[in-house]
Amino acid sequence: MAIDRTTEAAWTTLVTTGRRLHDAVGARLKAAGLPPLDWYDALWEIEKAGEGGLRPLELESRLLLPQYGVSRLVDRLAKAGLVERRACPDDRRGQVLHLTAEGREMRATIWPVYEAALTDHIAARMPRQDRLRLVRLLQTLDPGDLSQT
Amino acid sequence: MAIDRTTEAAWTTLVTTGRRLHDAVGARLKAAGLPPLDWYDALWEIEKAGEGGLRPLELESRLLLPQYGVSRLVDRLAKAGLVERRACPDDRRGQVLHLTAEGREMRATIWPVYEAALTDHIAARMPRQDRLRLVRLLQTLDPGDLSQT
DNA sequence: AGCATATGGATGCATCTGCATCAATATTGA
DNA sequence: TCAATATTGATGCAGATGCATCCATATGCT
Repeated sequence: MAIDRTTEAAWTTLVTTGRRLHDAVGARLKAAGLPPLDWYDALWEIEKAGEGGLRPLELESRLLLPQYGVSRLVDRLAKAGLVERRACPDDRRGQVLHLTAEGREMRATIWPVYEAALTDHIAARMPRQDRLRLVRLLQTLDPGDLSQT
Repeated sequence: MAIDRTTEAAWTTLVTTGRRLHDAVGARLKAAGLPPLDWYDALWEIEKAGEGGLRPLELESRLLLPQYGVSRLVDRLAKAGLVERRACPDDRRGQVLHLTAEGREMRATIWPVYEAALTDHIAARMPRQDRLRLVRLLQTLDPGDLSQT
């Protein structure tokens, strides 16, 4: 028995418009000479964490990255002078991430471009009510937090 | 003026559930010892093209890949003996792609696993009516076919 | 016809990702 | 207290991707 057509349609439109939207927004950043979206996401999570900084483990769960992905993303951010790895006082295996002044500056520089792209691609194309409906529908589809059977 | 909360929510839920779902389904294939989703998509497009085969250019527009991405994906598929590149009669620069018998077999082997994953992750979690609503909403968000401003 | 330009597709190089594993420190339990 | 195990984060290696460019053929223009 073949799969339902609406299931297939939901699958393909979800995956492709998700990817296309992501690419389109990413392209805006690149066109503005800015770093990629992951950088923004990481900077933002670290900045939101405030004074206490953020453990890489936390970043791993907030972003959609495997452990080694975080490790290397942080490498690049640190090499670019945007993030600082500090020793973690509670756990000598661990670290705590903090933004540098440049990191905060970069985050603030990226945001308006990012925001404009979201406005153009989402807010301008879909009324508020539909955005809410979409979010509710999507939430019922989200698989558990990590990889599952 | 800050961006609307629903716009942000739509953005993040769309991108993250899209990616999670894609990862979850991909993980099913891997768990079954099967090749990744792109392979399936390419095989399926080529198979659907039928007797006449498919030009790489067509594949490029149907899948969400840049030109060199198609070139290399086809490399791998050909190396695995699933796809054959034939000379294109009309245009000596071009090629026409065809599935080998093994390619058809592989496509057919992957499908039940893929289908089961879609059923579990989509059909089982969301009623038909909502799937339709979701598709309609997503369609209004799809950026133009390729990269745009 | 003959040259400029456009198109289909491949590829060298740098970067990024996935996988497996490692080293260092923490935690558990006898 | 000490060994077994778990956890944090890094890394060597192979494979994948992005970017720019290249080659070969097609098309357009004069």
